[in-house]
Amino acid sequence: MPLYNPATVEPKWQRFWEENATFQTPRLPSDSAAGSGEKLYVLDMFPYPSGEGLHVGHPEGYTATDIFCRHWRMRGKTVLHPMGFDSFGLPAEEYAIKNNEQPRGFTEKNIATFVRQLKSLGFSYDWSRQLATTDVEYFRWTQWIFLVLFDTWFDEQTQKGRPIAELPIPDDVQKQGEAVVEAYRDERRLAFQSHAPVNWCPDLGTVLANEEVIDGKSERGGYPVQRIPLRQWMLKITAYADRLEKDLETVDWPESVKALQRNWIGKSIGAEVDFFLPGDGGPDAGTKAFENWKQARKKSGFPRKAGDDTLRVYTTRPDTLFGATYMVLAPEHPLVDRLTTTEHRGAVEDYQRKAGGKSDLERTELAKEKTGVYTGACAINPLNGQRIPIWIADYVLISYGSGAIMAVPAHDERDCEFALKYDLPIVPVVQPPAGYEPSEAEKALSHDKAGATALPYFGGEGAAINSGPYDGTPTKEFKPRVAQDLEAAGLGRAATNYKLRDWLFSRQRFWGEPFPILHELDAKGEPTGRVRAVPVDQLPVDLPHLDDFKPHGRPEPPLGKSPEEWLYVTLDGKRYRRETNTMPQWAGSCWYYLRFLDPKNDQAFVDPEIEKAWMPVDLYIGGAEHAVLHLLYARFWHKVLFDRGYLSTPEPFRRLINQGMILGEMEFTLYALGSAKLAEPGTMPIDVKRVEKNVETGQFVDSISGARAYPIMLGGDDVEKRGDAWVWKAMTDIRVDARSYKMSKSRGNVINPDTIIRDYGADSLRLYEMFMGPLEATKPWDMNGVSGVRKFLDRSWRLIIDAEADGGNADAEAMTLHPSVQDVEPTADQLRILHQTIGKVTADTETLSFNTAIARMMEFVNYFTPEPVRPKAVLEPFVLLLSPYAPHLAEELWAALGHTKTLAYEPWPEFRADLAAESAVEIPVQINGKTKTVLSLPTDATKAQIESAARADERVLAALAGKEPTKVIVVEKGATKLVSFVVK
RNA sequence: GCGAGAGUGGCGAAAUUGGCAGACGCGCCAGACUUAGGAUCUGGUGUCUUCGGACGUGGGGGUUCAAGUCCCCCCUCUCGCACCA
Repeated sequence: MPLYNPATVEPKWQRFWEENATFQTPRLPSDSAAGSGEKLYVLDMFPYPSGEGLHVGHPEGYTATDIFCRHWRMRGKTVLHPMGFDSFGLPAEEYAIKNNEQPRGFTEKNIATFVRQLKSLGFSYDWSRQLATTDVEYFRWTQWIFLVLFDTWFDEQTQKGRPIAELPIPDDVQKQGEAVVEAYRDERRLAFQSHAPVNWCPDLGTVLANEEVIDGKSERGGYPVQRIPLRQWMLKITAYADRLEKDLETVDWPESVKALQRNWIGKSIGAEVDFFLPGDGGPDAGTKAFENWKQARKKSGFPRKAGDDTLRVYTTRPDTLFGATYMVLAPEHPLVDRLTTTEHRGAVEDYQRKAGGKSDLERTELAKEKTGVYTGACAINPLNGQRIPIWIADYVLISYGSGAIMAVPAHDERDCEFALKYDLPIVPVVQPPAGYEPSEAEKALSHDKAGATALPYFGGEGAAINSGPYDGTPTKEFKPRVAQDLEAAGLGRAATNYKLRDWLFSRQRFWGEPFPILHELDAKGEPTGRVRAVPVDQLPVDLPHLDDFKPHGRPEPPLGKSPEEWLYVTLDGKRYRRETNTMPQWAGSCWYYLRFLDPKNDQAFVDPEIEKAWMPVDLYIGGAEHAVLHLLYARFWHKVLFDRGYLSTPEPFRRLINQGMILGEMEFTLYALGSAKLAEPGTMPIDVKRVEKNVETGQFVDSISGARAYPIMLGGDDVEKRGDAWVWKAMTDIRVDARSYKMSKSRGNVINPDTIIRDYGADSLRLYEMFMGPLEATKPWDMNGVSGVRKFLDRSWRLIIDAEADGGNADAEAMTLHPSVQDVEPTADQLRILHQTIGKVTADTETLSFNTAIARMMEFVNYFTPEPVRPKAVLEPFVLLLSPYAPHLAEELWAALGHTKTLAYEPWPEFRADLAAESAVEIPVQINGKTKTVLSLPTDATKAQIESAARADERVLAALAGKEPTKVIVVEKGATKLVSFVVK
């Protein structure tokens, strides 16, 4: 029997869409010939074009956005739906090195493969807007945006990025001459150079951002990472921490992603406090000096920078200040050297060496056991004048706060562990509330000293004790009060801190955007330390051709080996050497959604009129793996461009959805007798029911239901041979574990979309991925499910096409309609089914509940298949409903029904509630909460009619047994009706 | 430990505001057609049952005429973060 044949139908329509530029979007929404002109910008996270090609995870999100776009196009919106490629990055470079090729060639080949695969799925992208971050004309503007960052400083007063030319220069800086002024400016740019220690990864030959280092290893490849000092470009994302945190409230994103970003930004509210450093003038001299210092502070107030005689700490618990019994500095803290007494110098330097040599991984692994050494120095608590010792320990991080803490062992778990280990005093300053039960963490820490009764550590809130004038103050009041008092005395102030660090933006690799930055050289060709931007009219700075761009394990970038004519530049009579670092892969993806608006513009990164008309992105769909990095970086750049007046919206992505991961097919393992594993991966189907049945009979068990199945491997002491069959000796416990795993080459469970398209067609792949379950859920692949949706498509086809005649031919003119398809008025029942389907599919498509929309269309086909007459007036709207989901099949059926134009812009079928309404309604009757019967009454029955009909029902009469109900409830909520009797 | 999310048939999953739990699909069972095929069509399929019905949404309580849905306690799983003072 000839069947619907996607292998000919699908390419035909893909060609049609391409040749007719069906999905080309006008420059502005208002330019749209048809429709309301209302804009809709729907964006997919563009892929990295890897050598492996598309995997089945890609089409999941892409199909979802495509359905959404096709749906809204039919409803009159002007839809922008572009696609591009995030094509810079390590894998292409690694591949090129290994195969002695150029990364550009490999990248272009991969992009071509991706384009072919994406087109074979029938996505309605406007391909004329295709871009790749590696296009010179694209990264020209990436470089331009970098220069905007370079030209911007963050004004704390207005919380806005402003041009560097508007940076106020303090008089004392001005006085020191142009070089100092320039350094002052350079420090404040959003793109600035730093010499701080960075994450150097020798195996990758590059430094990595903090975000790219997981447990002390590189996120990509899992190579070890060391901390070394190196000149690097940084982006001052920390300046925007507060706005990046606050504006999360304004976007419609998954709570989990917002939580992730909040956690990453890590805002904490507390106070900065200065502890006095008395030096080594002896206890009395210290006390005297402390009093003088306090006097001076009272006059001067809290200084912006801590002086030589103070140790500044950050704390979220200023209310525990009276319980500070020692101080801890990070081993790298600049004060350590000066504070350490001769007596302790050896031990301290020893400890510093060990801590410095430790990778972050080691520091994390050894986290359980705290270590530290005493410096011999002490500090004076500004509130109670107490002298407390200063230690160094690597549980204090140099990169957070001021790199120093006051330790309050009684109320901080880490400090308590440390204090217990080194026998430091523990002074409780917070009284737990009455009836308080200690937590597990609190119980875990205890004194092993004799006579100790109370637990040493309490992490909660309560009332102040041992806190002098503050005794009795509840924690909540204490915090703001002490911050205020400290500020009045010039000893501290309220402060906010962030976990977020500045973004390390340079990489020592070849395959990335060159920085548009020049380093000035002196007469001898040595760098003067001054930098300048490449003039905008000289952009782009293209990559030079290099035969050898291998990293060499040293932190000098490969671009350092560039030809002299690239590397050295003369400008305004001065000699410069180009910056040889390149930008990280994130750079290109930070703004691609803007370039899609105006991809061919060679005057600006985007025309302001166009930007204003299309932004923000209305729907952005992609994987959860970008929840922090890409989405935070992009938001940061967007805000800078917004501040500088280039953009009209403060946030780029109004609504975000993460599609769930698609796992490999379910794998089954059979266990017996509690623990013995009997099954190993294989091929034989196994049926659970049969397993259970056979447990009773003691028979050999052969199958489990499911997609991928295993033979039973018999062996060990649990089985024996009886006659020809193996049986278990004792069958007391049989258990089947079904699990699915991430698709991976090593597990051999990767599904290739090309194969699915070949065997089932693109529409089947699209439909299956949408039918699997909710878009955001993680779900396992099931090959039987694919053939299930294919069957639905075949049934839809046969609903309209006469499969007995010459259907299946890709030529629409040759197709014969099914004899049941007639140009007649539909019956009321048929219209009702149609309009119920329209209503459900429309609502579900709007909310991206594609699985239930498809289910409803299946019901439609199930209803109409046995109908002897199928009116065209019902089938045509159905084809339109189906078209966003299975566009190839729908176009083909549309043509078969006699239409000559694409259905892509046909008006979406109109839902009519009156036609969808049922004439009769099923009304359950409950007695004491149990459903006893179901009445079928006209929809317009009144409450009184419903009640009397219920009372008259035989089964109700029987259940009531002559008793009068104590309560009667007749529910009427929309279409839902119900009668509930209560009988005593 | 902290944060987010989730537990419903043999499996993937449905179930506006509390209102007939299990739509739709897979798998399975039976049948029809048949130049036996992984095609198509029809019927059945939560569990138990003494065939009246009883039970059933991770477990235990509660609110309600009515709970997968609301409240309290607990368990399990997934993902993320993790010495951030």
